[in-house]
Amino acid sequence: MAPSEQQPTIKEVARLAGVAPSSVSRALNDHPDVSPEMRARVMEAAEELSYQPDFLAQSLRLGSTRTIGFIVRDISNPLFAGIVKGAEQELESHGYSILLMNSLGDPMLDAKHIGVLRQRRVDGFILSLQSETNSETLRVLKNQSTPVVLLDREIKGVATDAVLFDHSTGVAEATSTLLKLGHRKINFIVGSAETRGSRDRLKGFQSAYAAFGIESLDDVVIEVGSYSRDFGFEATKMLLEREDPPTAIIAANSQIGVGTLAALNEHGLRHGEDVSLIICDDVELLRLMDPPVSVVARDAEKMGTVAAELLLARLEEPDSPMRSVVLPTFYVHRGSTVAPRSSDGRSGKRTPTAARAIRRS
Amino acid sequence: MAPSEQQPTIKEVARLAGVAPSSVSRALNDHPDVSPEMRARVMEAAEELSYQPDFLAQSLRLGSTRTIGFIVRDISNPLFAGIVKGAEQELESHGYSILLMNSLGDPMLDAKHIGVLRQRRVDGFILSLQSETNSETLRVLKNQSTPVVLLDREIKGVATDAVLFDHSTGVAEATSTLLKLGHRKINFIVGSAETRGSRDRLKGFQSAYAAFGIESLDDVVIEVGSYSRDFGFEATKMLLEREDPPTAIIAANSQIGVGTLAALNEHGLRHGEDVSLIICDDVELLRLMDPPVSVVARDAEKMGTVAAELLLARLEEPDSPMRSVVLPTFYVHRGSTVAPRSSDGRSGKRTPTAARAIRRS
DNA sequence: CTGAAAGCGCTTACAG
DNA sequence: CTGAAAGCGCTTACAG
Repeated sequence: MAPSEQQPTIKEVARLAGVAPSSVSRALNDHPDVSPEMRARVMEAAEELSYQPDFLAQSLRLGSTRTIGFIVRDISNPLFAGIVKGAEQELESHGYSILLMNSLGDPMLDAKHIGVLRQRRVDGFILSLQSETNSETLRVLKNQSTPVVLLDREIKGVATDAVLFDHSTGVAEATSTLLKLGHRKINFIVGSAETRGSRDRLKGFQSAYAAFGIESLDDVVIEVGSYSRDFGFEATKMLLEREDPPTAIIAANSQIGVGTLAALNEHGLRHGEDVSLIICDDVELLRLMDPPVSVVARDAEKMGTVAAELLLARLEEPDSPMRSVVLPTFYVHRGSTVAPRSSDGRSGKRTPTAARAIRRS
Repeated sequence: MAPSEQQPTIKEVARLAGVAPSSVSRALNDHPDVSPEMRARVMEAAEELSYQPDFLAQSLRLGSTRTIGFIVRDISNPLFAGIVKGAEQELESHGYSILLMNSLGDPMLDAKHIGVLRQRRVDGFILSLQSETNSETLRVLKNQSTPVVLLDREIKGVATDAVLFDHSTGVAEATSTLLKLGHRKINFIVGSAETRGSRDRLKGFQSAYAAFGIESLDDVVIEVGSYSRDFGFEATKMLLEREDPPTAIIAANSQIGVGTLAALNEHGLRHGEDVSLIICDDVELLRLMDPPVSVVARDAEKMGTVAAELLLARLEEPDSPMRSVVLPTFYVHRGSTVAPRSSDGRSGKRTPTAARAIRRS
């Protein structure tokens, strides 16, 4: 069979079956008032032409595209890839498809992309926004009534469903583990504190300190511009060159963590030996490093699945109360978390000679 | 401003401007025969209502959705995430959006998803298919005339544009490096040989052997069911338990490679010490392992960009000759590639006691 | 240069 | 139960 030049339309099916287009539509859409004979004739003709209704025309007529706009910061980040995968599976099983766009670290692109997707008449949005405060994004979000599920973001003034991670608990576990091991010079490298994830992680970090009776956290939290490898790298280098370098580092996500590992490497230091290390987000390779890297784990796909469920429920019942689902995070202890060199809790005062030598070479 | 209940339509703009809808359309679409006054009045009214034409209605009318169907095997695989990212950026800058679907290792889903996307009237496809031979996929592909760009696949009987990786060269470099170092027991763990990627990698592997004057490759190539971590893990375990275990392993992609690392780990063996290791596909963490893992690198985003360019060109000129673009791969030498334990080329005959002990504990 | 009409491919009240 | 008509929101020949 040669490729058909054109997709057959409902008219052609109607002509072949010898009935009206409206009857074809009713028969195919299981309308109750259709005689068995009509149904049979239509089915046969539709089969014969392998007719598929034009989704576009249906969308225009029905006012629903069964399409969800999904904006992520960067699909090449495994976290977002996992979320998208989870959401796609759930949505697909309900006849919805995903239009995917990347905002690539530019908050202005969030607003722009929302506009593009709105023009494409998506039925809903799942948004992993860059910023919670960008005024342009807020304006665009407020000026539209399409359902939105926010991922790990809370935006005041915009009522939406949301899926959030409980970063706090996992980071608190991680931090208190380090404190119990005797670490007193822990640095926490976090992305921009503008976002919920950062704030929540900080909360966990601070609560662990508070539970330990330590209140002041000067110079302990290192806020870098964004959750990127390069910022993690630079921040770590800066920390290692301090008079009083950390005995432990917590990296607030895997990009930063990779940067931290690279910086340790460059300084000739070993994680889990010279410096304890905990990275937020699990990646199998972290488990295979020597020693394996402790992590604060979370389930990305689950976030996607839940987001899709919330959105589907919202499309069913637009006026039901908004919901926020909080997913857990948990600390996974591995070999990179050890007692500091001198277990009295003060800095091990290790000689940086080896590191220097390597860096000079 | 409260969220508008409805998007304004062209009729409302026409009413506000006091002109006909057709004039609004012409003014907004830069039709030449529009008076300056008309243009101004329309622009003002459109601005006032912040009118955006309904993309759906335009699509139906114009017969083009400016939407590309993108099917990947698994978006959570960083390789595909990178490809999608590259393609999305290129397409977006030309006003196209991506409908993304995952086939999740099920070749039947490829065919089904192509159908779904066709019904959604995508203007073109970028396909990272599961199988080159699945009859259902082939049937669906042949029965449609929408432009397709295939990623790293060659399907006989279906004329399409394609972007391919030259896996062969990179693997040949890797293999001959191992051979030159004295390895004679190299195992190559590859996914299903049904796909071009596997065939091309094998070609490189064999050509390196041939250049070395070795022809017979019995028991050297290990074909596993698919490019998955678990298959890599099982295959490696099996190899390590052979009478005559390999002194070097090449893993045909990063999933398999992770499985290989995990299996080495379980056997208490170290890569780059007990067994040389080269993994096809680069991931930054591989560079940070101890020792860093050698890889055969390729540029995923580039594949996406090129695929988008080919597709856009095809949409411009449907009848131009089909093109295949081949992207390079190259071997990156790192610490995991070393001479075998006994450098005469025969197996180091290491005692597996340590490994056994660990596995029993 | 402008407007009224037709039509993209559907679905659904509305008659009968 | 079935068909003719209207309409979703656009664009584009076609008149004028």
